[in-house]
Amino acid sequence: MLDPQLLRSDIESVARRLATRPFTLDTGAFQAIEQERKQVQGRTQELQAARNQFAKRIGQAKAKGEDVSALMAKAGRGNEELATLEKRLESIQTGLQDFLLGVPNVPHESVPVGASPADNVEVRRAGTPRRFDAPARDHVDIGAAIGMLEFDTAVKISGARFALMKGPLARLHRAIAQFMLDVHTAEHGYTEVYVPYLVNAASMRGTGQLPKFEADLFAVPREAGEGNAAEKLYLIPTAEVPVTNIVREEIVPLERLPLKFVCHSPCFRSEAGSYGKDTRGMIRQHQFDKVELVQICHPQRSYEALEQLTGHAETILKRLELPYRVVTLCTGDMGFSAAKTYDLEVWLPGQSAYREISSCSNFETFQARRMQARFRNEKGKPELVHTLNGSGLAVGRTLVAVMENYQRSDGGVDVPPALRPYMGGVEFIAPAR
RNA sequence: GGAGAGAUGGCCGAGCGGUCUAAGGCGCACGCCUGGAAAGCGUGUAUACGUGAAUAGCGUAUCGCGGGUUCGAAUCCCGCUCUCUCCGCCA
Repeated sequence: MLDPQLLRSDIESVARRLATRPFTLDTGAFQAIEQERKQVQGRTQELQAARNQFAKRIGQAKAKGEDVSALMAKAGRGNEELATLEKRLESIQTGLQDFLLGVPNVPHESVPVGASPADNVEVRRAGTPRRFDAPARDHVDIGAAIGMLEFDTAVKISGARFALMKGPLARLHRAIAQFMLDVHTAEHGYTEVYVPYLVNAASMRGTGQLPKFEADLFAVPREAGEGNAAEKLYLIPTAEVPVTNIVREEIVPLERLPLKFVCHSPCFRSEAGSYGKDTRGMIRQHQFDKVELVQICHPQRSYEALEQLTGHAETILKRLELPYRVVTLCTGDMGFSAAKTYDLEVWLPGQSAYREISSCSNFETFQARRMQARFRNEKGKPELVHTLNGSGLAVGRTLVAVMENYQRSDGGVDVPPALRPYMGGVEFIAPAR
């Protein structure tokens, strides 16, 4: 959510910057709501002040034993108008809130302006894609060759866009997650957290998934009890949601910043909009694991933190010796809540392309304002924190990258040296006989 | 699933229709005192919104959340959520 003060004071420049996403800010609608709000709020407060005065005077008179019937007759006079205005004010404020919840974040000045992924700007590359004598196979073929990756079984059990892994491949998947957690906790100073995978609507609103992107989520209805409409829960699309919401409605002491959390969790995405894309393999699934990095930090240090966090995610790719590049997302390709995003794209020989494996973003106060997540600043006053997060990394896609980059001519897969300690020393996965 | 208790400021805790502008304590900040400190004493100590040049005043809202009664609600009534205790069930 954007700062309402900013919209009141300088809506045109906000609109101009949002237009680069592209998003059309309805400045007229905002100003109309604001104007009415001011008027109604002013009058409401006037009537409330009058009511309070009367109540006070009646109390004082009664205490002295005076007759209060005349006062009481006068006191109730404005109440009907007040009740109407209070209702009106409430609905105006709800309307204003709804309006603000639907406005995306303003891109940072350093974000390149552009319309599509083609306008993203490459920042750096690391590693060199390996040469193959024969055409490189993709992970689906490799998985079939080793006999450990089954899509048809997953379809039978659940449906499209699920995968089932077996044996050493399942272990490799687990090894990847363990490896990432160990690096981030031991070397990068993150605190490991275990969190709920089902969260309430307030948490989804806090990080920006709701109200706009309900269709992308899996919702779990709950039976209503007597007279209560039980709140439904949502499966998390990323650990970002529960982890960032740790600080919702909290005031963090200055000296505890930055908070750095790492969390391994499954992620569930309905992905309604992306059907037809990446239908082959496990690139785009309804369920996947991810190791997520989250930082809650001081507003003055958030861009520094974004660089560091991105570097932490890169470390994993370097240790796994996977070629990748870093791109700055352009205004048109950034997510709703982000002010700036770096994507890490890993080289996939099966596709001869760099594909997203991590997305690292600074949300500035966008999520913090929705969550009322604050810290006590140098002056002792509560101030909104900046929130950041990034995948460190997507486990399923990392497995895909390992399979494709470490494929052997005999149909098997080498285990990257960094993962061997997590595989009981196993150095390669042999093809099925 | 059943029975009961509770939710008040940064924390503890009183208040159970009107001077609540929320007692008292703890903590914190500043001042006095002191060679320095402790103790003691004094003063201050929430958030949001509106109106202001203002981090000044003034106004409004907020005692878990929502609704109701009333001229007036932390206080009374109804609903909900959460926490705790006991029983049952369960990993």
